[in-house]
Amino acid sequence: MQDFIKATAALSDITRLRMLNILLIRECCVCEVMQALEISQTRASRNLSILYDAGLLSQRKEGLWTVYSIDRKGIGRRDKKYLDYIIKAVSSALENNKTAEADIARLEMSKRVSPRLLPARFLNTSEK
Amino acid sequence: MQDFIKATAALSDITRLRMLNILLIRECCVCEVMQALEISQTRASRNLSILYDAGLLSQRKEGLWTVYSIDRKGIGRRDKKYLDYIIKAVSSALENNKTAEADIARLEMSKRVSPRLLPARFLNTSEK
DNA sequence: ATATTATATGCGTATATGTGCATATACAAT
DNA sequence: ATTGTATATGCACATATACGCATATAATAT
Repeated sequence: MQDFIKATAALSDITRLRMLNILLIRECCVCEVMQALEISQTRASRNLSILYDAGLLSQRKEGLWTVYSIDRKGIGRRDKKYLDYIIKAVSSALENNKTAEADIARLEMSKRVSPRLLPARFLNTSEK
Repeated sequence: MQDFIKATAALSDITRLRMLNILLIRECCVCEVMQALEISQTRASRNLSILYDAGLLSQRKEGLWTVYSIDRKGIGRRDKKYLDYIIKAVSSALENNKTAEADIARLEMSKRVSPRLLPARFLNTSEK
């Protein structure tokens, strides 16, 4: 039950939903998530690891980059069937959402570039 | 998206999950929930209304009682398809859970009696 | 009208959560 | 070894959440 609570708590945040939204398209490193969502490095890193701890993402190191992706294997586990329903719920909830669509549009242009080269606007995007 | 966040936030609490668990068996008034979960009146009332506000429960007045039940109609709405997945996830997550089973056992004996007649133990059950 | 009763709610408090800033860490290149 | 770079994390702070206590509210009965 605590696992389920951890998973639903991870879902109840707009930043993390937006992250799942783009990760459903393709895997991303932290700096690509920053670009797609226009958020700070701290915010990207912290929220990705919350999703990871909740069992929704898998993580791998690739040189300097940490690449996150939807954990399809973990989600398929028979003892965590709820994860599959949860991902379906997320997809369903994000359909036709403006923010989610804009994130995906920016995702297309996101590359593995240095966070330090990103425009200043990424560094302070505390929109509600 | 905010609706979805409200729903998942409502799910990320053990008291409310336990409530959904018993309400999946049958509708309950507030004092029956108190008995089944062994929690205080304030806690029962507050958390039931959080689930209601999140669109998961329906509510009706029956004399002095407020009766809550899973909102099957709302959950079936086409523009809130995620609610259906969410309920499936909850059911799945609660399978074979000891606490959930004990709550259901107590639910069998729960009746619409005055909260004031309930044993003192209901008044302070802040177990973590 | 008054009293009784099931539920709701204002308030205070303790704890949890999300964020930015500054810095640490881990891997790479020279 | 030293430097550079992508990511992680300690800390401080603001806001949100969960709870109990006391009391308010709304429906009922006398």
